[in-house]
Amino acid sequence: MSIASEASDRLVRYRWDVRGYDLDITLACGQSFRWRRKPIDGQSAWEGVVGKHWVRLIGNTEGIAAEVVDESADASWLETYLQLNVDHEAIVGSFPQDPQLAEALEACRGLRILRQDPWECLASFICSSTKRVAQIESMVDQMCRRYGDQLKTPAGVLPVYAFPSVQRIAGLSETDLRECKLGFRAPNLLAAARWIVEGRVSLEEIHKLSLADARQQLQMLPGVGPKIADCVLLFAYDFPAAFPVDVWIRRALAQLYFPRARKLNDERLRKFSDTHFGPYGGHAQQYLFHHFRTKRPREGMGGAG
DNA sequence: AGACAGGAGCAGT
DNA sequence: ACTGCTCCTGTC
Repeated sequence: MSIASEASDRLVRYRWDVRGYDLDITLACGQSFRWRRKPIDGQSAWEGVVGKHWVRLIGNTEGIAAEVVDESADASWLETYLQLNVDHEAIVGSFPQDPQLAEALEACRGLRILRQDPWECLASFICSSTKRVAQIESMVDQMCRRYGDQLKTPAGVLPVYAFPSVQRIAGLSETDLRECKLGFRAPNLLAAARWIVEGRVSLEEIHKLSLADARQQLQMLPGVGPKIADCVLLFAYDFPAAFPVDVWIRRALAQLYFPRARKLNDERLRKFSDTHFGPYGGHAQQYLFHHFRTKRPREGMGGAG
């Protein structure tokens, strides 16, 4: 449930009584690239863009408050994005009794999986290859500034821009994208956008497919392999079993679950997720990923191979 | 200042 | 099926 109240310049406020939702972890863990931390008197506040909307989010122990510029007073798009209606306890309750996962759940309490726009998510993760989160944010920001529609912001807030549509990106040149510092990712993103515009891959059809078929469809796109496909399926579609295997989760699983294994291929790790973590393996992945990546650097790195 | 970050794709085996 | 290299750019 949300409570909306309208202020002067169409600044609409919402509030949700949701407990145990940590915006700091959720918005900064590398699943989304459009949020900036803007602390307001000690509270955790974030400004970002969701679809065609500038959004400010403020989180505290009472719940989440949102400010948007909108005349419709309908916030279902934001509730979907934040996944406020998912039964998070049921997801956590579906996990196996497992000390390694329990430690990650404890350390990353309040981490949630968002539901993003498929095109923006796909394009962002095509850009993610061999990049840190801050650099991906920079590339995405430059594309939005140059090629995205300007959005309404409240008085005193600098202009923000929507993520450019797939048609807009498809109409650019490789040089345009290289100017956004995409590097070797530029031709991949351009080709992927053109394939989608031509209908060779349909982002609208993905949700109707099985996980295996959805993976196969996305991996047809240039620059999309197993890891990026699973990121998109987990963060933008309803495939909570999608399990992105990147270098961090590879290290985490190797150390925590296969300390004696000589070789581990990614396919084996995805199968392990299915049998061990179950239908919400992707959620378990985010906890393990974030915990392993943010804990004391010495531990878990290097050492025994 | 040169290694590093770290996914996809491909050639070579 | 696996190994090793290349693709750009920013950071440390």
